[in-house]
Amino acid sequence: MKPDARDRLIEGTRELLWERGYVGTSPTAILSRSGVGQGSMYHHFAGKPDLALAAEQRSAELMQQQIVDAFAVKGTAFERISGYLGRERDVLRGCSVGRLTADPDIMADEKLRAPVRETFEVLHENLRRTIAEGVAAGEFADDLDTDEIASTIAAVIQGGYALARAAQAVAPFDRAVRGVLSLLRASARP
Amino acid sequence: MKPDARDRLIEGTRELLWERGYVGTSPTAILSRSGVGQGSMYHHFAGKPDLALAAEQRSAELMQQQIVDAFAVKGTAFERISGYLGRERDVLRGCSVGRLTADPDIMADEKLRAPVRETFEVLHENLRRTIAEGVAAGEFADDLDTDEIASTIAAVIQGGYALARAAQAVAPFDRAVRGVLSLLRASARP
DNA sequence: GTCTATAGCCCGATAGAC
DNA sequence: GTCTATCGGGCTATAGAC
Repeated sequence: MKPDARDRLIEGTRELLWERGYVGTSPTAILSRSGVGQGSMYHHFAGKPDLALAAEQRSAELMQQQIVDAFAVKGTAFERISGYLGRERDVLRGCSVGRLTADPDIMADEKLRAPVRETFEVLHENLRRTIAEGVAAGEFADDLDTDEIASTIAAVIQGGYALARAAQAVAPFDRAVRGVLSLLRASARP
Repeated sequence: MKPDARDRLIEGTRELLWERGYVGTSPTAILSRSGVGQGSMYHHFAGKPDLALAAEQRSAELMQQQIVDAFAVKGTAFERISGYLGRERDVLRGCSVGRLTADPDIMADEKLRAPVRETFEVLHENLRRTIAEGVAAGEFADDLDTDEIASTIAAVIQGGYALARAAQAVAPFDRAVRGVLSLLRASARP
């Protein structure tokens, strides 16, 4: 079954937002990538912001599902966190949701920002809960602030992408992840 | 003394690149912000990429100077690192250099990417050296990988900006910074 | 050095046929 | 639902006067 025009438009917009952001994505480019005609696009969507919102929502949904799945596995808290950090990623491509934080037109609009905000909230809550479980199990130091460490880990991922892109190499991302995991593991020593 | 047209053009471009990135910044907007005429712009610069390069170089120079200054102060390694992380920042505005990593047109061009790459190299080296000094002084665990921790700290800063923008609040940045500092301090315990 | 005028193109969106 | 034609405007850049 060939995906329908509406679906192809969302997927094409999603890819372009990921690569080039909102200002860098034109309806013409979306049509070209989706293989859909102009009339079709304005039939299914009111315009560029409407299409961008649908694409964002799909990216957010996919990302949130990956997060929930990654933290639902069996294992210690450390294993689940390191499993999420080490899961397969196209590091130089970066994060389809995190990319949008660089776009002022998206950040300035409550509706367009909502999927980004919600996705980071889901990530934060999964990290925080897992860290709390690790503290309860004696894996981590019991004086850890779970909200702080959750934010630290989320920041390492997003910032790791930035370092990797600046270097055009995956190594800085991998180093940043190994570094935070080594600090987290060491916190249990006393 | 009124700054000359060339200087005002660079500063206007620098601000716009910071706020809106390369694709989001038009020569027209640069003229409007700089209060300079069109003929003047094309007299001083070959075009948009040339002007962007000059603006990037100024941002990189300012950032590198701030980094060098912040790590040149007296104090323990931990104090210098926490001093750099806690220095005054306009968190929601983000990093004038790190912002550029989101721009594919800049990342794809070796010349335009160079100032970004070099600035992160300077930050990494200052962090790495300071961490090594802290390990030598017994402040930090002696099994820390200094390159990894340096990348982790740099990533926390850049990623912290992304989290803050997604939430339109400074709190996630501050939490991420406090978290990584608490892990770093705890590493000395054994 | 700085000005105004203009080129040629692509932008986001609409109209109306089929 | 999808097509083609077209709009008004902003884009990056050049021309040529002063």
